[in-house]
Parts: sequence; C-alpha cells; structure tokens
Amino acid sequence: MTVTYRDVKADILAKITQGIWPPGELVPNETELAENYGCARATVNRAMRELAEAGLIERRRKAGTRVRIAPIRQAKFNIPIVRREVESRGETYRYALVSRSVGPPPDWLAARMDLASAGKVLRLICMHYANGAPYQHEDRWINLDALPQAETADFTQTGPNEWLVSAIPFSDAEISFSATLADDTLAGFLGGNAGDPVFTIERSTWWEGASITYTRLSFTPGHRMTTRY
Amino acid sequence: MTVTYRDVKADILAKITQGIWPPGELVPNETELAENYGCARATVNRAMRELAEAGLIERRRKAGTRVRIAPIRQAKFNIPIVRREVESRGETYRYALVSRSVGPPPDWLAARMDLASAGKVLRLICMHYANGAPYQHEDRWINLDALPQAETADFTQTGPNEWLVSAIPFSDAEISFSATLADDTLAGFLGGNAGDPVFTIERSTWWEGASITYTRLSFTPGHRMTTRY
DNA sequence: GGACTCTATACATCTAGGCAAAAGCGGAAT
DNA sequence: ATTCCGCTTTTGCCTAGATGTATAGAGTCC
Repeated sequence: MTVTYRDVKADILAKITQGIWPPGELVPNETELAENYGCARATVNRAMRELAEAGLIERRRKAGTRVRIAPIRQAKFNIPIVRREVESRGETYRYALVSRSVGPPPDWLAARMDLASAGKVLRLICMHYANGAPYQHEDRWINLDALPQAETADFTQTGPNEWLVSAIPFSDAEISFSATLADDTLAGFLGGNAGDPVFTIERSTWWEGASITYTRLSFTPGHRMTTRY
Repeated sequence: MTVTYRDVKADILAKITQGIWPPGELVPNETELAENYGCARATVNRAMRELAEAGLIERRRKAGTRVRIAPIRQAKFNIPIVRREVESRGETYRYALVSRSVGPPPDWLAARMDLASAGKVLRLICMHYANGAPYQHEDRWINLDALPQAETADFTQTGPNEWLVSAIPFSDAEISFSATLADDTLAGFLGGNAGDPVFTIERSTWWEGASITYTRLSFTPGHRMTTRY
C-alpha cells in the first residue's frame, strides 16, 4: 500500500493536535519527512501545502515550516442563489417582483458604486419565499450603463440574481454582513414588526473594473448563517 | 520560459470570464490541454484542481470537466482572536473581565453543549475595547469537566479566547452569525440603547468529541463583517 | 423495457528527479 | 560596527511516466 498525501496530512495533523509538535515548533523539512513516510517529496509537499492553506502551519523558504502559534481560523460560507438555498433544504421556493423602476442613481448609490450621477440605474425590489413564508427581501440596483440589456430583461418570473449569473457569469464581489432594524415597510414584507433585528447582507459586484450591481438582502428575523470550520 | 500552473489557471479563467467557454461547456481534457499549453499534465491538473476548489468548474471522472452553470460563490472570513483583529487595524486594544462564576450549566446550555446537568461550567463575561470605545461583548461558558485547568486560570489580564488557543490549539468549531436585539444590560456595555440591532456570533467548540466551550459575541451597533470573494 | 455487467475514459494521485526562487546567515568590505 | 554580497538551505514548482479509481455509456441478459 502506497502512502497517500491524505495519510501524510492526517498524520501531521494528528501530531499537531496531540501536541507532539506544539505551536511554534519547527517541523522536519520535506526531504526528511518524505524519507520517514517512505514517499516522494511531492506527496509531502501537497500535504503540507494544504495544511498551510488551512492555516495550521506556516511555511517559509529557507526558514522551514513551523506550527502556527495562533492558528488562522477561517470560516467558509457558500453563497448560493436564493432559490437553490431554499430548495436544497427541501422547501418549495417562490419568487415575486414587488417593484421595478428606472432612473438616475441616488447620491449614496452613485458614490458607493462609483457611478456618474447622470447615469441610469434599474432598481428592483423582490421577495423570496420558502414554503410560502417570507424568507428574504431583496433590494437590487443594476447599473444600466454597464449592463444595458438588463433594462429589457423580464424579472417577473425569475430573480435578478439568476439572470445576472447567466449574463456575467464570473465577477469580483464584496460582501458584508451586518445587523439592522426593520422599518415598517420591511417588516411588512418579512412578516414581522418594525424594530425587529434583521440579518442583512450587502453585496457589490464588479466586472472588468466596472460596477455592475449593488444589492441588499434582508432575512426574516431569527435567520442565522451557520458553518463548521 | 516554462508554463506555470498559474499561467494555465489564469488562461482558463480568462476563457471562462470572457465567455469563450460558456457555463455548462465541456472543457478539453487534461491531456489535450497539456499539449496545447506545452506543459505536463500535472501542471494542468493543479490549475484545474484549484479552479474546481474555487467553485468555477466541476470535475467528474470519466464525465470530464465542465464550467459550472451557477458558480459556487464562497465567502471566506478569517476569524482572528479579538486582540489581533483590533490591533491589525492599528487601534489599541483593551480587555476587561466583567464577571466570573462557577456552577452547574443552565438547561439550555447543557442541551446545546451536550453536558451532564450535574457538571460544572465556568462562565465569564468580558468586554473588549478598541481605542477606548466598546467593541465586543463576550459571554463565554467553559466546560470544566473537559477542561478543569480553566478553573484556576487567570482571566483578569487576558481573555479566555487567548487562553483557550494555547490550551487546546486545534479543535472543531461551529460558528453562526445572526442579528439580535440589545437588552438594557448589553446596551449598557456596548454604549448603545436597548433595542439596538446587534451583530452576534455564536461559536461552539469541540475537541476529540467533547464539548469545550460555547461563546456568544456581541458587537457594537453598526458593526459589519466584510470580505471580497 | 428494465436491470445488470463490462469497459474505456477522464480524473486522482504517486514516483523520482531537477531547476527556480526566496531568504537566513556568515564573511567581506567599508 | 555596519552594510552588503554571496552561499546554501528549504520550499515552490515543473517534467515525464505510471498506476489507481470512479463512472458514463454501451452492451447483455432476463
């Protein structure tokens, strides 16, 4: 049986968690480990590279590899499109377009998206339901100067998110999470009361340097985003 | 000049973002790409593997590699210990222990952490300040049956988080984000008003199957967690 | 028609070797 | 004493070849 990079990775991990290689400790170099494990250096390299990516060890040329004093913990969240998120929990998804308008961007948006104030933006307000109950409120702004075809797209049946991923499949994005208060309008949509705490996601998207869209997603009170790490 | 896996990765990425290989498209197989790029198959493999990890393409044995219809977007957050988080922004950090008590776990905690109700837990309430202003309120519970040395540790100078990473450096954790309301007490600590929306992180930690600690972190109103992805 | 098996294919990974690039460290020059 | 340069170590990456393994799809049997 040959030694796989998974074996090596698991063994190194065990040595670290069991305290055999305490934080700060210098790990043997790749050549040495390869001999110990009886495998090629590339195998050890892959194991170590993945551990470094995971934030458990720190590698520097010449200086060697050492166990991190304070491991970098990173939480990874998958951000699927809403429909998938709902359906993957086995719930039925429903979408509704609340309003649609075209006009010049308000100042705060022009600043945020770096738009000409003379430009045109499309604003959509949408609701996403899971099993008939409100799930997410979406306030979306699309830069029509960068994406003119959005003006004629039909958003009454499918949400702008799904349309956007097909129009510009891959883009840069900035996402931020915060807690806000529901006002009367939002509370009405989400089925709560004004003053409810609302988990909010804001996302800005660029493509080839141009700002495409800004969206603000509000979840029903009590919503939580969870992950293991 | 040899072709690196970065070159290959960048080129494939470009082909995808520019729509030359549209979503759903079957990508040439590794052997073919290696010939085209004039490099080894391992090089193409590494490039493709990373793109697959990033969620842009989907690889299946025998079926080949295709561009994802809906790319999996994943947001990655680094979760540093509070002190580092504050100091990395160039602000001065201050810590204060508000209260400390030992006793049996309340029912909700025993259920959540899977503790014997006869057990003992240490409860700490702490505040973290940035530049003198409140930054984070920490409500922490530590399972003394699993970690008896926590009872004699001194938490008046450094926070339990820093103590814990040195005591059990690497562990499994579940983290969840939500929005809650500040009550009078919390608002007092955070310098806001009752009814303020509060960004809340809850984290449970296990080590070798045993529940170690549960903590609830509340941030000052207006706090946001941001990342690019 | 449906369930099963079989096989060729495409990804997954390992080996062994070599060159490249960063970066500690010591010695030389100022 | 200090700065700078080059040596050498260690990780980073590539090559070329081979084997392992999951599986789509064809073929077979009921």
